[in-house]
Amino acid sequence: MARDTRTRILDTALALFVSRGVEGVAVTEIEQGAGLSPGSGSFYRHFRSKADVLDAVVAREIDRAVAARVVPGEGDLASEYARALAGLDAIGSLLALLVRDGSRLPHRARLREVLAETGTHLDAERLQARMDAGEIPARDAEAVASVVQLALVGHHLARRFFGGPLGVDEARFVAALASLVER
Amino acid sequence: MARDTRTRILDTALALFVSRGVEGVAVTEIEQGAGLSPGSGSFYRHFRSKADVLDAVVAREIDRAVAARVVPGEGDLASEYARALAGLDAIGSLLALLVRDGSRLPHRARLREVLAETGTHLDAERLQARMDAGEIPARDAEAVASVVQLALVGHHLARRFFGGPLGVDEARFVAALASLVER
DNA sequence: GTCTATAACCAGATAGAC
DNA sequence: GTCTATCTGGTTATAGAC
Repeated sequence: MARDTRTRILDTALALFVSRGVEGVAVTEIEQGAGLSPGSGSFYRHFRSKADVLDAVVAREIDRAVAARVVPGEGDLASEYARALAGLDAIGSLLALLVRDGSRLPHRARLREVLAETGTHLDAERLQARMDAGEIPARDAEAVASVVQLALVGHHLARRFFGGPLGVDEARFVAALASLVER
Repeated sequence: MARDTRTRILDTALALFVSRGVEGVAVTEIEQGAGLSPGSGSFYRHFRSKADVLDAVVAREIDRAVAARVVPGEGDLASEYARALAGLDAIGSLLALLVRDGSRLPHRARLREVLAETGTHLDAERLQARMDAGEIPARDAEAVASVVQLALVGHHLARRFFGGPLGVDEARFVAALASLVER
């Protein structure tokens, strides 16, 4: 238990919020998970309210997402997409929070900004470059990038929700996506 | 107020569950929305509990989703995908319930079945037929169908969450998706 | 900083009159 | 079938001792 109490509260709150939604989690449970006596109210020495800890949790996850941004990197599209899928797993908590508590989440504008940046925009530029170089067929790069991003996010979420791939496994999915873009 | 009370309760509960999540809705509010006196408990003459009404709401939405299944239809891929997107809007409530309350929802197995059927499987067969006929390039039809479905669902959800398209509008998105599959 | 204890409140659910 | 009234239990948040 090397982490200080504040950090343990944040970690516990994140895990509980992700698995059961913000409304479904009691402060008492957060205390218990953080090694404090449940119902003691010790939580309130660190955060003013449940909304306050949610704010801090989301802010921290956004910072992590920014830090973990997948660098475009090299290699073929299939391996790039596989890496992107791994990147989504890395920010899975943030995505889970977002889809679960959507409009009630704090930092919404910043969230949208970060997700849009890490996603579509970066890819659109790289795709455009590949198209200009004649490596892949020329198409509406921004739209293709959006398709790729949403397909990857969709695959990630489907797997997360149903505890497994929804019909097709990761390798086939990534290969098909790359094949679509490349030819 | 021609609908009977039970139906009004179902309608109200659905709307509230979708917008604020099951845990975020009080039975009192459902009563109020259904034209009953809030806090009266009249709700309980129609449903045994909140879980009971959730069960009925989900079952009804599943039936609607099945009834509203988009028939494959004719025309080019772009218009087919545009129709699929409209179909997603039609079952938007069910999708919203699913992403919001995910694993805590009743009828999970049936839900997965219905979504998988309406989605990937149907499309995989049609794609395979088009590939066999040489209309579109031959690829892993199941995986391509999965990509298409998840991209469409992703676009639908992104629009719903952020109140607008996440970067690229519907027409460009659909056109790009069709272009990827066709060539 | 954490504890015990508790206040204040709100939600789910029931009883019984009309 | 809806109402008023109420029970019960859980949740947020605070007070004050240690």
